[in-house]
Amino acid sequence: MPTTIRDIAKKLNLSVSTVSYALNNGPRSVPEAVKLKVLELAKELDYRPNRIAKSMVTGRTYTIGIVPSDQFENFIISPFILQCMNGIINECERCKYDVLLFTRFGATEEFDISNSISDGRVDGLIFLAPLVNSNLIEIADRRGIPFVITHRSHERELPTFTLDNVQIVRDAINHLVSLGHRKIGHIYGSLVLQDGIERRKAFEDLLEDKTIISQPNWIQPGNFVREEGYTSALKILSDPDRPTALFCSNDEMAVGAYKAAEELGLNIPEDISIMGVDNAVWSHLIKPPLTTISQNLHDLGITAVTELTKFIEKGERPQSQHFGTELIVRASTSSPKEK
Amino acid sequence: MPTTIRDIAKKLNLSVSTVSYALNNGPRSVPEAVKLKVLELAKELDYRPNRIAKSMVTGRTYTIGIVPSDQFENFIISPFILQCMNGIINECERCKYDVLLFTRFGATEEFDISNSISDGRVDGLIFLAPLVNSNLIEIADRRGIPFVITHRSHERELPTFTLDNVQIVRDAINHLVSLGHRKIGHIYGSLVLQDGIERRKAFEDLLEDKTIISQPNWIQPGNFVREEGYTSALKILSDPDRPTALFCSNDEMAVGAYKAAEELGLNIPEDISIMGVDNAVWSHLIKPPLTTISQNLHDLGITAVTELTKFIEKGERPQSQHFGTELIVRASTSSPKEK
DNA sequence: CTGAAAGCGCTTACAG
DNA sequence: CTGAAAGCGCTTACAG
Repeated sequence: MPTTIRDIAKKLNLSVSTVSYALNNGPRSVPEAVKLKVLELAKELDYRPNRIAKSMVTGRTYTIGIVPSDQFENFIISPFILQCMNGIINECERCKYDVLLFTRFGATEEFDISNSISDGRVDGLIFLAPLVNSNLIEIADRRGIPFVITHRSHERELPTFTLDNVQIVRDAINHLVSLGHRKIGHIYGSLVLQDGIERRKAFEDLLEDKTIISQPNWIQPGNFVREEGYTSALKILSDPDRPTALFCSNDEMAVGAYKAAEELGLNIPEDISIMGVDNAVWSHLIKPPLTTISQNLHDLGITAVTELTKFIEKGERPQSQHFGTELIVRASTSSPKEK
Repeated sequence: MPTTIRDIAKKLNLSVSTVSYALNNGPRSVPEAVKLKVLELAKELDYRPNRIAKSMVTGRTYTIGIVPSDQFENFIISPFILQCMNGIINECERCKYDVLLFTRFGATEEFDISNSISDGRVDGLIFLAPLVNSNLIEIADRRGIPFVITHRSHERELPTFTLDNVQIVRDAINHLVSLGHRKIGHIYGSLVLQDGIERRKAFEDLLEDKTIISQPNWIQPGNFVREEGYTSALKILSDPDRPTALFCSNDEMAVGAYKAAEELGLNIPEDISIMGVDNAVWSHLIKPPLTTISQNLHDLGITAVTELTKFIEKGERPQSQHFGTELIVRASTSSPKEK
């Protein structure tokens, strides 16, 4: 059995309160001599405070909980989650919070999940790109648990940290149009994620402006994953009347499209311009380097933590924030051969 | 205030024990009618069990703690940590454990860190590639906390999950030698990490066999990061008498070497063959696709969790394991122009 | 100034 | 069968 505060008190003929105050260096003052004796014995007995017990009484855990968006399988590998997580972790490090990653999302009933995220183990939650139909947020809200949301907005005034997807699509398409493209295809991301929905909608809205031309067959799903990007690109690009450019909702799918183009004997960008979104760490390494949109997810992660902890510690209402993006032009896009 | 078990007991004129047994569906049996009433009221009052309180009495948390190797900054982004983490998380999901990521490694004193990892919040620890000079392991061991170690062996019989670095280097160099290379350079990884040390030593041991030839200037540090791989490759490759092949201790540094080669106007693999280790998710995408060694870190992560939880739950001693690797030949290596 | 005691929300041995 | 009580290891209001 590990040493407790009582063990120390007993051996030193002190009260547990004195020992507690000595170990915590306050808030009640303890004579220096007594304090020294306590610290010495604590060290000798290898005493370490039980944080669970402390949390039990203080109600604080100094832990931030991360609620993943979906079934958990491979979620952390996703480059976009990753960049966000990196910001979150770095900022938690700075704010002296640990990070609890909730698992058990695949198997359990929603009832269990909702209990898991509100069972006292964390001071606050980050909903990391929650599904649009997830009602965990409402539950957390109703229960009064501090939380913030990334990559999803909300009809009510909840704290959300999002990208401007309309801007992203506009920047991408403007870039392609400025190169002379009019026939543009789109591989869209998962439609249970707001980014997937909004980017597709923004793309379709541009069709109404007649800025660009597309066809039903040129707009295909890709679920944000490489393999499906490949399959869909294959469909789009084998069309005899194919687009001259392909806008993919993320870099993973764009890479899948690279493979499809290669198999069909199409050169990038001469035969087909390809764009992604994310500015993945490898996007400048591939051949040709990928034109993409950088999202600054690292800052988004940092801000999510900053705002959440400010709320936890000072009760200041988190300010929702829209994060800017940046077009990064590389060699995967150029003017089309024929206009 | 959230509803507690006492609230329910009071309203229903029952004892807390009955309510507890009803909610937990055992171990003591409770009449069906009573159980139903309890569950109904629990739902009505939005009761959810306080896990902190439960842990306090049971001593279990169903949480695995991850101890990162170093200062935390950007640690999760490292592709090798990432693959490992992915296995860990997937397996925790399966075993119904949550994952606590300890932060606060940069700033705090070692005393605090060692307390943090042994303060009751986790059932067991995974030391993820600990520094060779870290004594956190000894502390955890002395305190009787269940743990396993990855990417580091130990003089005593502690549970470790490691790669066969001698095999890795031998496979890599054999591959290069079989292509006809004799003059081989090496960019080694961080020497506070066992993988960095062992791979460098294995490389130097091969020099004694006279299988290959190297020179002091051809062996440079890279700290496992891209930028330093670039700098060191620049040094090695600007040598008029330069090697014909470069073995880098990981893919990140190899990519750095790509950049150096490009700047020096050297073609890969015609002028310089380059190899990495890791089989990073992007390693087949770059141009030319990188010849590398795949480590199956996902399985390593899974096994670490499996063995740890087996120990926690059944007291079965974790079995140390050495993980095999696989040479993946791609286009970044070929026969040297001149022998 | 410092000790005895209550209490955080549970589980579970102990009584009846 | 079920309730009253102890206890997990702390913090902190309450007494003296």
